[in-house]
Amino acid sequence: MRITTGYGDRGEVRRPTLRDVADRAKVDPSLVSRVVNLDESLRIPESTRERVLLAVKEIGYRPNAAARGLRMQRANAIGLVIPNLSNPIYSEIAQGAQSEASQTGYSILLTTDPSLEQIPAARNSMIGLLAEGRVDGVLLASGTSNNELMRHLRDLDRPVVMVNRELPGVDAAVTVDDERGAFVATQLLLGNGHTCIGHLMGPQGIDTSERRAVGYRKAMNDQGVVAKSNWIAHSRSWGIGDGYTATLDLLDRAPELTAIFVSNVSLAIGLYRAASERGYVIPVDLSIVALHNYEITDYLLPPLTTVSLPLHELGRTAVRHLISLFKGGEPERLRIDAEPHVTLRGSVVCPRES
Amino acid sequence: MRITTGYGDRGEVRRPTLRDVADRAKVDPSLVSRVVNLDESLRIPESTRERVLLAVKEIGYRPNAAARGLRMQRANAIGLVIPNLSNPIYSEIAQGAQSEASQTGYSILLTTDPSLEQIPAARNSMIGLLAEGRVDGVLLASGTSNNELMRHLRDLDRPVVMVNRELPGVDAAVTVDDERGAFVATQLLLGNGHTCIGHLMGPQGIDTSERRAVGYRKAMNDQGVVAKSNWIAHSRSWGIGDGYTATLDLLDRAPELTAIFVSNVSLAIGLYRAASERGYVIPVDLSIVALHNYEITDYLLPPLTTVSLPLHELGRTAVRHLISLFKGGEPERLRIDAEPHVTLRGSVVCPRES
DNA sequence: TTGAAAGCGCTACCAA
DNA sequence: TTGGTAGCGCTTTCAA
Repeated sequence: MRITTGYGDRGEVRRPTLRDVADRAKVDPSLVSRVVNLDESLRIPESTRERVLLAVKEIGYRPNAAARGLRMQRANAIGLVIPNLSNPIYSEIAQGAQSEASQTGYSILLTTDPSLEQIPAARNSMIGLLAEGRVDGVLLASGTSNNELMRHLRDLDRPVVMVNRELPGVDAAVTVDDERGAFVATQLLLGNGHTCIGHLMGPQGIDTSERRAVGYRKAMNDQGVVAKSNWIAHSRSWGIGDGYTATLDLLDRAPELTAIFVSNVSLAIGLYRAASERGYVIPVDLSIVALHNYEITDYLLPPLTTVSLPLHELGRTAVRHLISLFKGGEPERLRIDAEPHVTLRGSVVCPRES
Repeated sequence: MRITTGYGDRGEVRRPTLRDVADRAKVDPSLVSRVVNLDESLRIPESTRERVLLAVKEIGYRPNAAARGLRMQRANAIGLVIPNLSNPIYSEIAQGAQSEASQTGYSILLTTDPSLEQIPAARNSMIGLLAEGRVDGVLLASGTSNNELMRHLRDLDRPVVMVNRELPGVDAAVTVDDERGAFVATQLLLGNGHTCIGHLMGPQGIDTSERRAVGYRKAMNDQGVVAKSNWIAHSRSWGIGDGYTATLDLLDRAPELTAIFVSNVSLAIGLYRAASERGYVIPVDLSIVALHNYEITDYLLPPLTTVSLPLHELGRTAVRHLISLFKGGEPERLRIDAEPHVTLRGSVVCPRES
């Protein structure tokens, strides 16, 4: 059912308000407000409540976010900043966040973080949404450090939760156990008899990269294998091309490697090409394991063995923590402790006898 | 500079309001409003204007979206619905939309369209944002038809622009010239001497798929080549796995093919594996061209030749059209007519003499 | 030219 | 228990 304003041109419609519901149910607007907001302390005859809810349904009433936000001084919305749309891991995090948020009555507003490429656009993204009060707080899943963004966030003084990323100025963070994932991945290679295992790291100075490197080293040490420094290479960023470049460098510096643990799937895709150009055949000459798992891994030649982490749960927990901050809770650093999941595919074999 | 409420716990801050700016600049709030909104009909001494703008800057004032939205009965925000985060083409569309929107003072709110997987979540995404008035209209770039979503959109009676997709009930749409792209791609194969050229289509019933198929047929006809019906296969959806399955089927039905034009890159990735499993070597036995272009195409073995379309401009134009609808403009079907861009890589060679 | 004031839709307080 | 009402921050009309 629609309520048309008499003077609206082109059949324009006015969205139904609390008043419209109240009129229809023959009650006071404030009563309707309390019914739709499930006010516990409201004791009214069941019949009245039903009448109100019926009117809400018939009329198609949805509370106006602007009015509610103005009154309550909060938007009931959460911003989620991801670096780009091309990385499937953010899809999984975002879905986790979405499902938790919708259970709690919050909307998720997604923005990418283009600030690296174009500073002016950055202001129009999450900073703008925060400054205008469109979101109450922010989940920062952006993988690259970005001082300007951080400074703005600080100035705005709204709750921020880092998602799988720890940063000096922010006390609230949720992470998966990257170190454990890297440990398991490296162990897998060790278990196949490899000892000359390299590590293609993510960018230097990113804590995610570092945590994974720690897991790699720990697994090596546990087996009494010393990881030489030339067995490790940083990529410039997380892209495919960065993996390609870093791998060329790594293979030239460490021709003795028989296996490589790669910090993520995109880097591994670049690695595949670099290895092939250097004459390595995967997995015969070089076994590969990478972190995270998505569809394309099945379609690489050979299919890529992966170790994946609970990203859906990461998104859920991040939302929960942010909401607890809204309610005055203390910022914490939380870790999701689910065991990483290993998917064996064709990219790992035992080293050749030499 | 921050304004702290005396009684706020934990150093809570209140966001500055118009009033705060007015007090500081010693003018009336309404004057401030007119200054920040660039009211043309406002004739005041330059010094006053500067005083106001200075106060705005010093105090860090940003207008409150809720108050403004409530007053103006619009959110100054646009919803963009994309099917998922794993497809880079949406990244390009979204960036185009972002840059146009920020120039016009609109925010872009991005949501994925999970309705295919989980109907209940759909309500909490774009439909919810529209119903609550958080966005004034919607850009629908979702590739799959979704009747429930469309029905809701109709009921809410808010402007909707389809992005590279045409649907019976929606009059406003912006598309790129998929047909032309497909034509150019097919021509490229014909120009290399191929005649037995197959087409791996996208899902049946999706207009984007169909438009590309038209371009394919037209290019074939122009050369007097008759495309046999067994040279064409539909994929189930747009994913890598769908390309794999459809290709197996296609190659079994049409072993005479020496080239294939593929409807998008994901399908082509699946095709690469299927072809290899059937013993085809790309490009020697089979030349491949796909639509769209992104980083991974450079890293496939062999690198994939692509034809790409102006997606950035698509996003920009879609935003422009939606805003014109807000202002009472008539819905149109627009086509972006820029010439497709060909990137030659290793996946195309001349057919072998047989 | 400038300022005062009404009111957008909602919630929550307070009075009855 | 229920209903009236003030006011969130902003824009815009209207009066001075």
